[in-house]
Amino acid sequence: MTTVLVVDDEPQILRALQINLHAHGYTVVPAPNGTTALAAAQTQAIDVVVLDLGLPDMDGLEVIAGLRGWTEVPIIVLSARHGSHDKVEALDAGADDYVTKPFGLDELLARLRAATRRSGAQTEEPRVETAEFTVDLANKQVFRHGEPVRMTPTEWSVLELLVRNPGRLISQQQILTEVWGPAYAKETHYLRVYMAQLRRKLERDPAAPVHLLTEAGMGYRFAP
Amino acid sequence: MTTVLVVDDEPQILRALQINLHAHGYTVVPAPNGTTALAAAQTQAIDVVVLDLGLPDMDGLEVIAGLRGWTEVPIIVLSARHGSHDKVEALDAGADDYVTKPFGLDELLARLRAATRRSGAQTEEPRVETAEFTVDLANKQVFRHGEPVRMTPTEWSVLELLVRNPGRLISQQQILTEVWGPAYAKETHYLRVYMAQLRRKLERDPAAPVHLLTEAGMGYRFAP
DNA sequence: AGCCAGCGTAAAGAACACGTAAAAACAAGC
DNA sequence: GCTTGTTTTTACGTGTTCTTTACGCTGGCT
Repeated sequence: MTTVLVVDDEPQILRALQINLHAHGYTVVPAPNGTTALAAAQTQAIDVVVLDLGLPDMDGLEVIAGLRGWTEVPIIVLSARHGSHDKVEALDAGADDYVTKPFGLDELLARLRAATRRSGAQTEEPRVETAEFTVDLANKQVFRHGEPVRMTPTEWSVLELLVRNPGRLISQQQILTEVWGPAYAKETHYLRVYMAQLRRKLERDPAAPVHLLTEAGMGYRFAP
Repeated sequence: MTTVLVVDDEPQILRALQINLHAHGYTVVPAPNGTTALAAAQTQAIDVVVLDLGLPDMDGLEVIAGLRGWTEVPIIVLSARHGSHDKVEALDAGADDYVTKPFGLDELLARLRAATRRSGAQTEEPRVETAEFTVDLANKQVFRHGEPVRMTPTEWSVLELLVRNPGRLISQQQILTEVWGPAYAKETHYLRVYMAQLRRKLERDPAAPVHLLTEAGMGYRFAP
Protein backbone atom coordinates (compact mmCIF):
# COMPACT_ATOMS: atom_id res chain seq x y z
CA MET A 1 0.00 0.00 0.00
CA THR A 2 1.34 3.38 -1.03
CA THR A 3 0.94 6.25 1.39
CA VAL A 4 0.57 9.77 -0.05
CA LEU A 5 0.98 12.92 2.00
CA VAL A 6 -1.33 15.51 0.43
CA VAL A 7 -0.65 19.13 1.41
CA ASP A 8 -3.25 21.72 0.34
CA ASP A 9 -4.88 24.59 2.16
CA GLU A 10 -8.18 24.43 0.29
CA PRO A 11 -10.42 21.98 2.15
CA GLN A 12 -12.47 21.04 -0.95
CA ILE A 13 -9.42 20.13 -2.98
CA LEU A 14 -7.88 18.30 -0.06
CA ARG A 15 -11.07 16.33 0.38
CA ALA A 16 -11.47 15.64 -3.32
CA LEU A 17 -7.93 14.34 -3.60
CA GLN A 18 -8.40 12.27 -0.47
CA ILE A 19 -11.48 10.57 -1.88
CA ASN A 20 -10.14 10.07 -5.39
CA LEU A 21 -6.71 8.83 -4.40
CA HIS A 22 -8.21 6.49 -1.85
CA ALA A 23 -10.51 5.16 -4.56
CA HIS A 24 -7.41 4.31 -6.56
CA GLY A 25 -5.79 2.36 -3.80
CA TYR A 26 -3.66 4.95 -2.07
CA THR A 27 -3.57 5.66 1.64
CA VAL A 28 -3.90 9.40 2.07
CA VAL A 29 -2.48 11.50 4.88
CA PRO A 30 -3.99 15.00 4.62
CA ALA A 31 -2.27 18.18 5.83
CA PRO A 32 -3.79 21.68 5.53
CA ASN A 33 -0.52 23.59 6.01
CA GLY A 34 3.24 23.30 5.99
CA THR A 35 3.72 22.78 9.71
CA THR A 36 1.43 19.78 9.96
CA ALA A 37 2.87 18.44 6.73
CA LEU A 38 6.40 18.41 8.08
CA ALA A 39 5.21 16.93 11.37
CA ALA A 40 3.25 14.20 9.60
CA ALA A 41 6.20 13.33 7.37
CA GLN A 42 8.32 12.69 10.42
CA THR A 43 5.86 10.54 12.32
CA GLN A 44 4.51 8.42 9.48
CA ALA A 45 5.97 6.38 6.67
CA ILE A 46 5.28 8.50 3.57
CA ASP A 47 5.94 7.11 0.10
CA VAL A 48 5.23 10.24 -1.94
CA VAL A 49 4.25 13.87 -1.25
CA VAL A 50 1.75 15.94 -3.24
CA LEU A 51 2.33 19.57 -2.33
CA ASP A 52 0.35 22.69 -3.21
CA LEU A 53 2.68 25.67 -3.24
CA GLY A 54 0.12 28.17 -1.96
CA LEU A 55 0.08 27.54 1.77
CA PRO A 56 -1.09 29.87 4.55
CA ASP A 57 1.67 29.41 7.11
CA MET A 58 4.86 29.02 5.13
CA ASP A 59 6.29 29.14 1.63
CA GLY A 60 6.01 25.91 -0.30
CA LEU A 61 9.71 26.05 -1.06
CA GLU A 62 10.41 25.97 2.67
CA VAL A 63 8.35 22.82 2.96
CA ILE A 64 10.40 21.23 0.19
CA ALA A 65 13.61 22.28 1.90
CA GLY A 66 12.34 20.99 5.23
CA LEU A 67 11.64 17.59 3.73
CA ARG A 68 14.80 17.41 1.64
CA GLY A 69 16.85 18.00 4.76
CA TRP A 70 16.44 14.40 5.79
CA THR A 71 14.48 12.39 3.24
CA GLU A 72 14.54 11.48 -0.44
CA VAL A 73 10.80 10.94 -0.67
CA PRO A 74 9.42 11.97 -4.09
CA ILE A 75 7.68 15.38 -4.07
CA ILE A 76 5.11 16.35 -6.70
CA VAL A 77 4.32 20.06 -6.70
CA LEU A 78 0.91 21.45 -7.61
CA SER A 79 0.65 25.07 -8.62
CA ALA A 80 -1.69 27.45 -10.39
CA ARG A 81 1.23 29.42 -11.78
CA HIS A 82 2.38 28.54 -15.27
CA GLY A 83 5.46 30.71 -15.00
CA SER A 84 8.67 29.05 -15.93
CA HIS A 85 10.48 30.70 -13.07
CA ASP A 86 8.30 29.07 -10.42
CA LYS A 87 8.91 25.66 -11.90
CA VAL A 88 12.64 26.15 -11.89
CA GLU A 89 12.65 27.27 -8.27
CA ALA A 90 10.57 24.35 -7.07
CA LEU A 91 12.56 21.74 -8.97
CA ASP A 92 15.87 23.14 -7.83
CA ALA A 93 14.65 23.22 -4.24
CA GLY A 94 14.34 19.45 -4.49
CA ALA A 95 10.92 18.73 -5.99
CA ASP A 96 10.68 15.81 -8.39
CA ASP A 97 7.79 16.94 -10.53
CA TYR A 98 5.67 20.00 -11.25
CA VAL A 99 2.01 19.94 -12.30
CA THR A 100 0.11 23.09 -13.23
CA LYS A 101 -3.55 23.55 -12.38
CA PRO A 102 -5.97 22.74 -13.67
CA PHE A 103 -4.88 19.17 -14.06
CA GLY A 104 -6.75 15.97 -14.77
CA LEU A 105 -6.94 13.34 -12.09
CA ASP A 106 -5.57 10.76 -14.49
CA GLU A 107 -2.51 12.91 -15.08
CA LEU A 108 -1.86 13.20 -11.38
CA LEU A 109 -2.31 9.47 -10.99
CA ALA A 110 0.17 8.84 -13.80
CA ARG A 111 2.71 11.13 -12.20
CA LEU A 112 2.16 9.40 -8.87
CA ARG A 113 2.82 6.05 -10.50
CA ALA A 114 5.96 7.43 -12.15
CA ALA A 115 7.20 8.82 -8.84
CA THR A 116 6.57 5.68 -6.82
CA ARG A 117 7.98 3.49 -9.58
CA ARG A 118 11.22 5.47 -9.47
CA SER A 119 11.62 5.42 -5.71
CA GLY A 120 10.31 1.89 -5.39
CA ALA A 121 12.82 0.62 -7.91
CA GLN A 122 15.74 1.71 -5.83
CA THR A 123 14.64 0.57 -2.38
CA GLU A 124 12.93 -2.76 -3.09
CA GLU A 125 15.34 -5.11 -1.45
CA PRO A 126 13.45 -7.62 0.59
CA ARG A 127 16.28 -9.53 2.27
CA VAL A 128 19.73 -8.75 3.52
CA GLU A 129 21.94 -11.61 4.66
CA THR A 130 25.16 -11.88 6.60
CA ALA A 131 27.14 -14.83 7.83
CA GLU A 132 25.46 -14.52 11.21
CA PHE A 133 21.91 -13.29 10.58
CA THR A 134 19.26 -12.49 7.97
CA VAL A 135 17.03 -9.41 7.85
CA ASP A 136 13.72 -9.60 6.00
CA LEU A 137 12.93 -5.94 5.26
CA ALA A 138 9.52 -6.60 3.75
CA ASN A 139 8.22 -8.70 6.63
CA LYS A 140 10.16 -6.91 9.36
CA GLN A 141 11.67 -10.13 10.62
CA VAL A 142 15.14 -11.09 11.69
CA PHE A 143 16.58 -14.61 11.71
CA ARG A 144 19.74 -15.85 13.31
CA HIS A 145 20.88 -19.28 12.23
CA GLY A 146 17.36 -19.79 10.89
CA GLU A 147 15.73 -19.00 14.24
CA PRO A 148 13.54 -15.90 14.45
CA VAL A 149 14.83 -13.13 16.73
CA ARG A 150 12.39 -10.79 18.45
CA MET A 151 12.98 -7.07 17.94
CA THR A 152 11.36 -4.18 19.75
CA PRO A 153 10.06 -1.36 17.55
CA THR A 154 13.02 0.88 18.31
CA GLU A 155 15.53 -1.89 17.81
CA TRP A 156 13.97 -2.64 14.45
CA SER A 157 14.02 0.98 13.32
CA VAL A 158 17.71 1.33 14.08
CA LEU A 159 18.56 -2.00 12.49
CA GLU A 160 16.48 -1.26 9.41
CA LEU A 161 18.11 2.09 8.81
CA LEU A 162 21.57 0.55 9.00
CA VAL A 163 20.75 -2.51 6.94
CA ARG A 164 19.05 -0.48 4.21
CA ASN A 165 22.38 1.31 3.72
CA PRO A 166 24.87 -1.53 3.66
CA GLY A 167 28.43 -0.36 3.89
CA ARG A 168 27.49 3.26 4.28
CA LEU A 169 28.47 5.23 7.31
CA ILE A 170 25.42 6.62 9.10
CA SER A 171 26.00 9.48 11.52
CA GLN A 172 24.54 9.39 15.02
CA GLN A 173 22.48 12.45 14.18
CA GLN A 174 20.96 10.76 11.20
CA ILE A 175 19.95 7.70 13.16
CA LEU A 176 18.56 9.75 16.03
CA THR A 177 16.54 12.07 13.81
CA GLU A 178 15.17 9.24 11.69
CA VAL A 179 14.31 6.95 14.56
CA TRP A 180 13.50 9.24 17.49
CA GLY A 181 12.88 12.56 15.71
CA PRO A 182 14.86 15.77 15.26
CA ALA A 183 14.37 16.81 18.90
CA TYR A 184 16.47 13.84 20.01
CA ALA A 185 19.43 14.58 17.76
CA LYS A 186 21.75 14.94 20.74
CA GLU A 187 20.66 11.93 22.78
CA THR A 188 23.63 9.94 21.56
CA HIS A 189 23.43 7.73 24.61
CA TYR A 190 20.23 6.09 23.38
CA LEU A 191 22.24 4.82 20.46
CA ARG A 192 24.85 3.15 22.64
CA VAL A 193 22.14 1.37 24.57
CA TYR A 194 20.39 0.13 21.45
CA MET A 195 23.52 -0.77 19.54
CA ALA A 196 24.53 -2.86 22.55
CA GLN A 197 21.15 -4.60 22.53
CA LEU A 198 21.31 -5.28 18.81
CA ARG A 199 24.81 -6.67 19.12
CA ARG A 200 23.79 -8.88 22.03
CA LYS A 201 21.04 -10.30 19.85
CA LEU A 202 22.87 -10.54 16.53
CA GLU A 203 26.62 -10.71 16.96
CA ARG A 204 28.57 -13.82 17.82
CA ASP A 205 30.82 -11.78 20.11
CA PRO A 206 28.98 -8.57 21.08
CA ALA A 207 32.19 -7.05 22.42
CA ALA A 208 33.91 -7.52 19.04
CA PRO A 209 31.20 -6.80 16.47
CA VAL A 210 31.69 -7.88 12.88
CA HIS A 211 28.55 -6.51 11.20
CA LEU A 212 27.37 -3.62 13.37
CA LEU A 213 30.47 -1.47 13.48
CA THR A 214 31.28 1.70 15.37
CA GLU A 215 33.35 4.43 13.80
CA ALA A 216 34.25 6.47 16.82
CA GLY A 217 33.12 10.06 16.52
CA MET A 218 31.62 9.48 13.10
CA GLY A 219 28.74 7.08 13.32
CA TYR A 220 27.80 3.47 12.72
CA ARG A 221 28.10 1.18 9.75
CA PHE A 222 26.50 -2.10 8.74
CA ALA A 223 28.96 -4.46 7.07
CA PRO A 224 27.27 -7.32 5.15
CA MET B 1 30.31 15.59 -16.60
CA THR B 2 26.72 14.68 -17.36
CA THR B 3 25.92 13.18 -20.75
CA VAL B 4 22.49 13.86 -22.26
CA LEU B 5 21.03 11.89 -25.14
CA VAL B 6 18.81 14.31 -27.07
CA VAL B 7 16.33 12.73 -29.47
CA ASP B 8 14.48 15.07 -31.85
CA ASP B 9 13.71 14.90 -35.54
CA GLU B 10 13.76 18.63 -36.17
CA PRO B 11 17.34 19.61 -36.97
CA GLN B 12 16.98 23.18 -35.72
CA ILE B 13 15.67 22.13 -32.33
CA LEU B 14 18.28 19.40 -32.06
CA ARG B 15 20.98 21.90 -32.87
CA ALA B 16 19.59 24.55 -30.53
CA LEU B 17 19.46 22.09 -27.65
CA GLN B 18 22.93 20.86 -28.43
CA ILE B 19 24.38 24.37 -28.25
CA ASN B 20 22.46 25.47 -25.20
CA LEU B 21 22.97 22.34 -23.15
CA HIS B 22 26.65 22.31 -23.99
CA ALA B 23 26.85 25.92 -22.87
CA HIS B 24 25.51 24.79 -19.51
CA GLY B 25 28.09 22.12 -19.01
CA TYR B 26 26.39 19.05 -20.46
CA THR B 27 27.85 16.67 -22.96
CA VAL B 28 25.24 16.18 -25.69
CA VAL B 29 24.74 13.08 -27.81
CA PRO B 30 22.30 13.96 -30.62
CA ALA B 31 19.97 11.48 -32.30
CA PRO B 32 17.51 12.40 -35.09
CA ASN B 33 15.32 9.30 -34.75
CA GLY B 34 14.44 6.39 -32.55
CA THR B 35 16.75 3.84 -34.11
CA THR B 36 19.91 5.90 -33.69
CA ALA B 37 18.73 6.88 -30.22
CA LEU B 38 18.49 3.27 -29.07
CA ALA B 39 21.79 2.43 -30.72
CA ALA B 40 23.54 5.40 -29.10
CA ALA B 41 22.15 4.49 -25.67
CA GLN B 42 23.69 1.05 -25.99
CA THR B 43 27.15 2.14 -27.02
CA GLN B 44 27.64 5.20 -24.83
CA ALA B 45 27.27 6.01 -21.15
CA ILE B 46 24.12 8.12 -21.01
CA ASP B 47 23.08 9.89 -17.80
CA VAL B 48 19.72 11.26 -18.93
CA VAL B 49 17.55 11.15 -22.06
CA VAL B 50 15.57 14.05 -23.56
CA LEU B 51 13.04 12.58 -25.96
CA ASP B 52 10.70 14.24 -28.43
CA LEU B 53 7.66 12.05 -28.96
CA GLY B 54 7.13 12.97 -32.62
CA LEU B 55 9.69 10.83 -34.40
CA PRO B 56 9.69 9.78 -38.07
CA ASP B 57 10.67 6.14 -37.79
CA MET B 58 8.95 4.86 -34.66
CA ASP B 59 6.54 5.88 -31.93
CA GLY B 60 8.10 7.68 -28.99
CA LEU B 61 6.47 5.22 -26.62
CA GLU B 62 8.35 2.40 -28.33
CA VAL B 63 11.60 4.25 -27.70
CA ILE B 64 10.71 4.53 -24.02
CA ALA B 65 9.89 0.85 -23.89
CA GLY B 66 13.09 -0.01 -25.73
CA LEU B 67 15.14 1.87 -23.18
CA ARG B 68 13.22 0.67 -20.15
CA GLY B 69 13.87 -2.90 -21.15
CA TRP B 70 17.38 -2.70 -19.81
CA THR B 71 18.11 0.63 -18.17
CA GLU B 72 16.78 2.92 -15.45
CA VAL B 73 18.21 6.05 -17.04
CA PRO B 74 15.93 9.08 -16.46
CA ILE B 75 13.78 9.98 -19.49
CA ILE B 76 12.35 13.46 -20.00
CA VAL B 77 9.68 13.59 -22.68
CA LEU B 78 9.10 16.63 -24.89
CA SER B 79 5.77 16.96 -26.64
CA ALA B 80 3.64 19.52 -28.38
CA ARG B 81 0.48 17.84 -27.20
CA HIS B 82 -1.11 19.20 -24.06
CA GLY B 83 -3.57 16.37 -23.83
CA SER B 84 -3.72 14.66 -20.49
CA HIS B 85 -3.99 11.27 -22.15
CA ASP B 86 -0.63 11.56 -23.88
CA LYS B 87 1.08 12.44 -20.64
CA VAL B 88 -0.44 9.47 -18.89
CA GLU B 89 0.68 7.12 -21.62
CA ALA B 90 4.24 8.40 -21.67
CA LEU B 91 4.64 8.39 -17.89
CA ASP B 92 3.18 4.91 -17.60
CA ALA B 93 5.45 3.67 -20.36
CA GLY B 94 8.36 4.55 -18.13
CA ALA B 95 9.13 8.21 -18.68
CA ASP B 96 10.20 10.23 -15.67
CA ASP B 97 8.98 13.63 -16.70
CA TYR B 98 6.83 15.32 -19.32
CA VAL B 99 7.39 18.82 -20.70
CA THR B 100 4.96 20.45 -23.13
CA LYS B 101 6.15 22.71 -25.90
CA PRO B 102 6.81 25.52 -26.00
CA PHE B 103 9.07 25.37 -22.97
CA GLY B 104 11.71 27.67 -21.60
CA LEU B 105 15.30 26.56 -21.58
CA ASP B 106 15.58 27.27 -17.88
CA GLU B 107 12.66 24.93 -17.22
CA LEU B 108 14.30 22.15 -19.18
CA LEU B 109 17.56 22.76 -17.34
CA ALA B 110 15.77 22.60 -14.00
CA ARG B 111 14.12 19.32 -14.95
CA LEU B 112 17.47 17.98 -16.10
CA ARG B 113 18.98 18.89 -12.76
CA ALA B 114 16.07 17.26 -10.92
CA ALA B 115 16.43 14.09 -12.99
CA THR B 116 20.19 13.76 -12.59
CA ARG B 117 19.95 14.58 -8.89
CA ARG B 118 17.54 11.67 -8.43
CA SER B 119 19.49 9.14 -10.40
CA GLY B 120 22.86 10.41 -9.25
CA ALA B 121 21.84 9.88 -5.66
CA GLN B 122 21.17 6.20 -6.18
CA THR B 123 23.65 4.96 -8.74
CA GLU B 124 26.72 7.15 -8.89
CA GLU B 125 29.29 6.25 -6.29
CA PRO B 126 31.82 9.00 -6.06
CA ARG B 127 35.09 7.18 -5.63
CA VAL B 128 38.52 8.66 -5.91
CA GLU B 129 41.38 6.27 -6.54
CA THR B 130 45.12 6.53 -6.48
CA ALA B 131 47.84 3.97 -6.93
CA GLU B 132 48.07 3.60 -3.17
CA PHE B 133 44.56 4.09 -1.77
CA THR B 134 40.87 4.55 -2.59
CA VAL B 135 38.48 7.06 -1.05
CA ASP B 136 34.76 6.26 -1.06
CA LEU B 137 33.12 9.65 -0.55
CA ALA B 138 29.56 8.34 -0.32
CA ASN B 139 30.28 5.72 2.33
CA LYS B 140 32.95 7.71 4.08
CA GLN B 141 35.41 4.88 3.84
CA VAL B 142 39.05 4.65 2.84
CA PHE B 143 40.81 1.57 1.51
CA ARG B 144 44.49 0.90 1.13
CA HIS B 145 45.38 -2.10 -0.96
CA GLY B 146 41.80 -3.23 -0.50
CA GLU B 147 41.96 -3.10 3.29
CA PRO B 148 39.77 -0.55 5.08
CA VAL B 149 41.66 2.19 6.91
CA ARG B 150 40.08 3.83 9.94
CA MET B 151 39.85 7.60 9.98
CA THR B 152 39.02 9.88 12.89
CA PRO B 153 36.42 12.59 12.22
CA THR B 154 39.04 15.31 11.82
CA GLU B 155 41.26 13.17 9.64
CA TRP B 156 38.31 12.41 7.41
CA SER B 157 37.25 16.05 7.11
CA VAL B 158 40.70 17.11 6.00
CA LEU B 159 41.07 14.21 3.59
CA GLU B 160 37.61 14.73 2.12
CA LEU B 161 38.25 18.40 1.45
CA LEU B 162 41.48 17.64 -0.37
CA VAL B 163 40.15 14.68 -2.31
CA ARG B 164 37.04 16.52 -3.45
CA ASN B 165 39.35 19.01 -5.13
CA PRO B 166 41.83 16.77 -6.91
CA GLY B 167 44.88 18.57 -8.20
CA ARG B 168 43.79 21.88 -6.79
CA LEU B 169 45.83 23.80 -4.25
CA ILE B 170 43.93 24.34 -1.01
CA SER B 171 45.23 27.05 1.27
CA GLN B 172 45.85 26.39 4.92
CA GLN B 173 43.26 28.97 5.94
CA GLN B 174 40.68 27.26 3.79
CA ILE B 175 41.28 23.88 5.38
CA LEU B 176 41.33 25.29 8.88
CA THR B 177 38.16 27.30 8.48
CA GLU B 178 36.28 24.47 6.79
CA VAL B 179 37.32 21.77 9.22
CA TRP B 180 37.87 23.51 12.56
CA GLY B 181 35.94 26.75 12.00
CA PRO B 182 36.90 30.35 11.26
CA ALA B 183 38.26 30.91 14.77
CA TYR B 184 41.04 28.41 14.13
CA ALA B 185 42.31 29.99 10.89
CA LYS B 186 45.76 30.54 12.38
CA GLU B 187 46.29 27.19 14.08
CA THR B 188 48.46 26.01 11.23
CA HIS B 189 50.16 23.53 13.50
CA TYR B 190 47.00 21.39 13.66
CA LEU B 191 47.40 20.90 9.94
CA ARG B 192 50.95 19.63 10.23
CA VAL B 193 49.86 17.13 12.85
CA TYR B 194 46.96 15.84 10.79
CA MET B 195 48.75 15.82 7.47
CA ALA B 196 51.42 13.71 9.12
CA GLN B 197 48.80 11.29 10.42
CA LEU B 198 47.13 11.04 7.02
CA ARG B 199 50.44 10.38 5.32
CA ARG B 200 51.37 7.76 7.89
CA LYS B 201 48.10 5.98 7.11
CA LEU B 202 47.99 6.44 3.35
CA GLU B 203 51.43 7.04 1.86
CA ARG B 204 53.96 4.34 1.09
CA ASP B 205 56.75 6.60 2.35
CA PRO B 206 55.21 9.23 4.66
CA ALA B 207 58.42 11.28 4.55
CA ALA B 208 58.22 11.52 0.75
CA PRO B 209 54.52 11.89 -0.03
CA VAL B 210 53.26 11.26 -3.54
CA HIS B 211 49.56 12.07 -3.20
CA LEU B 212 49.25 14.43 -0.22
CA LEU B 213 51.62 17.19 -1.21
CA THR B 214 52.82 20.26 0.63
CA GLU B 215 53.24 23.52 -1.21
CA ALA B 216 55.44 25.38 1.23
CA GLY B 217 53.93 28.67 2.34
CA MET B 218 50.81 28.15 0.26
CA GLY B 219 48.83 25.11 1.24
CA TYR B 220 48.25 21.47 0.39
CA ARG B 221 47.31 19.60 -2.75
CA PHE B 222 45.92 16.16 -3.47
CA ALA B 223 47.49 14.53 -6.53
CA PRO B 224 45.47 11.54 -7.88
C1' DA C 1 78.16 29.76 6.69
C1' DG C 2 74.64 30.80 9.76
C1' DC C 3 70.01 32.23 10.72
C1' DC C 4 65.14 31.44 10.83
C1' DA C 5 60.50 30.72 9.37
C1' DG C 6 57.88 26.98 8.00
C1' DC C 7 57.33 22.12 8.16
C1' DG C 8 57.41 17.16 10.07
C1' DT C 9 57.42 13.88 13.91
C1' DA C 10 56.68 12.03 18.38
C1' DA C 11 54.57 11.71 22.67
C1' DA C 12 51.53 12.79 26.68
C1' DG C 13 47.57 14.72 29.31
C1' DA C 14 42.95 16.37 28.80
C1' DA C 15 38.65 16.01 26.88
C1' DC C 16 35.39 13.46 24.87
C1' DA C 17 33.00 9.28 23.04
C1' DC C 18 31.76 4.59 23.71
C1' DG C 19 30.09 0.02 26.05
C1' DT C 20 27.78 -2.23 29.62
C1' DA C 21 24.75 -3.22 33.37
C1' DA C 22 20.97 -2.30 35.97
C1' DA C 23 17.35 0.45 37.83
C1' DA C 24 13.49 3.61 37.10
C1' DA C 25 9.77 5.27 34.32
C1' DC C 26 6.41 4.42 31.07
C1' DA C 27 2.82 2.01 28.09
C1' DA C 28 -0.25 -1.65 26.73
C1' DG C 29 -3.01 -5.54 27.54
C1' DC C 30 -5.76 -8.25 30.40
C1' DG D 1 -4.92 -2.46 39.08
C1' DC D 2 -1.56 -5.62 38.09
C1' DT D 3 1.71 -7.75 34.86
C1' DT D 4 4.72 -7.66 31.16
C1' DG D 5 7.54 -5.67 27.81
C1' DT D 6 9.77 -1.51 26.27
C1' DT D 7 11.99 2.83 26.63
C1' DT D 8 14.56 6.17 29.16
C1' DT D 9 17.91 7.24 33.08
C1' DT D 10 21.69 6.63 35.89
C1' DA D 11 26.29 5.23 36.92
C1' DC D 12 30.83 3.92 35.99
C1' DG D 13 34.85 1.95 33.61
C1' DT D 14 37.30 1.88 29.27
C1' DG D 15 38.96 3.46 24.90
C1' DT D 16 39.69 6.89 21.39
C1' DT D 17 40.54 11.41 19.71
C1' DC D 18 42.00 16.17 20.18
C1' DT D 19 45.07 19.47 21.71
C1' DT D 20 49.36 20.88 23.37
C1' DT D 21 54.31 20.66 24.13
C1' DA D 22 58.84 19.67 22.66
C1' DC D 23 62.33 19.10 19.35
C1' DG D 24 64.61 18.06 14.80
C1' DC D 25 64.80 19.07 9.93
C1' DT D 26 64.90 21.70 5.56
C1' DG D 27 65.46 25.35 2.28
C1' DG D 28 65.67 30.11 1.29
C1' DC D 29 68.00 34.40 2.51
C1' DT D 30 71.57 37.55 4.12
